[in-house]
Amino acid sequence: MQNRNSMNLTDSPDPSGFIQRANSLSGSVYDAIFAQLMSLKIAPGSRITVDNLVRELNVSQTPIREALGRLEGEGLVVKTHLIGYSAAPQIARRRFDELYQLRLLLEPDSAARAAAAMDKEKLAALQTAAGVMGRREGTDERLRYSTFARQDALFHDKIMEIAGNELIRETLSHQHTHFHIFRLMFHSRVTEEALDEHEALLTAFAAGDAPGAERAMRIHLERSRDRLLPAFE
Amino acid sequence: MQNRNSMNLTDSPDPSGFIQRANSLSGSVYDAIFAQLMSLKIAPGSRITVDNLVRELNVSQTPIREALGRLEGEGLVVKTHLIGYSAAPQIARRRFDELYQLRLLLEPDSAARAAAAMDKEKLAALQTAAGVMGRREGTDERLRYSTFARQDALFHDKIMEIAGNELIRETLSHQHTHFHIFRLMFHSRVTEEALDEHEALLTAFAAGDAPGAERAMRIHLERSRDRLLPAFE
DNA sequence: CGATATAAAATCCTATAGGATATAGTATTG
DNA sequence: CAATACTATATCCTATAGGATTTTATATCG
Repeated sequence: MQNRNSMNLTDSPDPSGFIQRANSLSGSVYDAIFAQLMSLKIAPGSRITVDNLVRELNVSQTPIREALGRLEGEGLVVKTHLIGYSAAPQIARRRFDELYQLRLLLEPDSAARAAAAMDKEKLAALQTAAGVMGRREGTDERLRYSTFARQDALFHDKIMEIAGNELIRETLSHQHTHFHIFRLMFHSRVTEEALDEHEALLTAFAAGDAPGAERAMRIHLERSRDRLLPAFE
Repeated sequence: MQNRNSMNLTDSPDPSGFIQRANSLSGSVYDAIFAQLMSLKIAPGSRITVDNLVRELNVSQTPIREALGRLEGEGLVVKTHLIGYSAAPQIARRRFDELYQLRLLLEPDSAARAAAAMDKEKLAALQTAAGVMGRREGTDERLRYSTFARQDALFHDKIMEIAGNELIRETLSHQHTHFHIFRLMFHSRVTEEALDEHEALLTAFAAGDAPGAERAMRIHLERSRDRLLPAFE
């Protein structure tokens, strides 16, 4: 490997006191491909050729294949023997419906748990996360929605974190990755409705109102689904 | 590659009429490692060395690294830079609790959906799956429980299939992989209780009784959890 | 001009090699 | 004898190479 990039070694120990390990090439390649998938530079369903990545990233085939294997395990790319890798296809209507059914089973219950576990600090963090979404910066519509979608995901993820079940949080976070790509392709106007729905959630959380939080989350998800459904027509 | 194994090419087209592709080496390596994880030949947390697999499977490093990358993406192995791969650790009490919380959110609702969608053919398939579990063959206690656990998983998976949300089915199936390893390590007597609980489910399904199926599933999961909890003491 | 055949180019897939790092074993010191 | 230093071995990681397969471009035929 002729690449002379500086090592990613930092002297700052992580919280446990250990020295942080340098990143592997395959890890960095994974990050690069992941970012390209998230930004639609690699479009859903499109071919991902190893040799192109060799040229583009200036590393050998080996870490690339390893990173693609990992992305395959995560469902973000698809591999066909002798043909190669391609980005996972865009989610179809059926998967969209299934996703919202899953979310409607998991997120209202988690919102109720979050409300029950709420304290001042957590509430402040949620309010900050929600407040950031109201800011409209930049003129590029798509970029603004992209930012909005990312912040929306962070807001929801924070709720899941407060609810306290890491497995559910990870499950939804993983699904969010796929969903994010979908949203980017079919961006729509940032709407005041979502923000209002988030406010209703925050109100329930502030009151420690578990049933209210559950109801508000359910309504939010149902409306979010209905806002996005036109993408399939 | 000096391996002269015959190609896994079959002339029988799949249902769609396409000719089936030969398996890749990396795919076969994936299957082999997966099987070793599932059978505890590779114990949770233990090292997985590429060079050992090279010798054991008689293939080069490349497909092995690719397969391990995929297993990493699925969470079944863990990679540490410069140290290598190891099997994912055994699930801890906390993850166990989280898993049952997830199951209790998803499976009763799915049982109700399955009951609503029930017909004679599906019911017969479920009865077959449940009936197989009552058979006790062999003298090796651990193997018998292993078989029981696998059949139990198939029974639950069938219910999820009938319920009709493939995303939920996949999510639970993926969690089942981790759970299976746990169960194998902490096997307990096959108990009549689980079978009785399955019977209660079948009764509700036969009656197309969605609320009853939901209740029966909830009770079954709670008792299953309580049967397994001693493993953490 | 469309269909078919052939050739060329691109890509896939795997093996091999070698330097870097971690681990295990052995020797030395106090 | 425990701690430290040194050496040897094993393993990790990545680059490179080459054969096999697929895709693309070109030529030929009817």
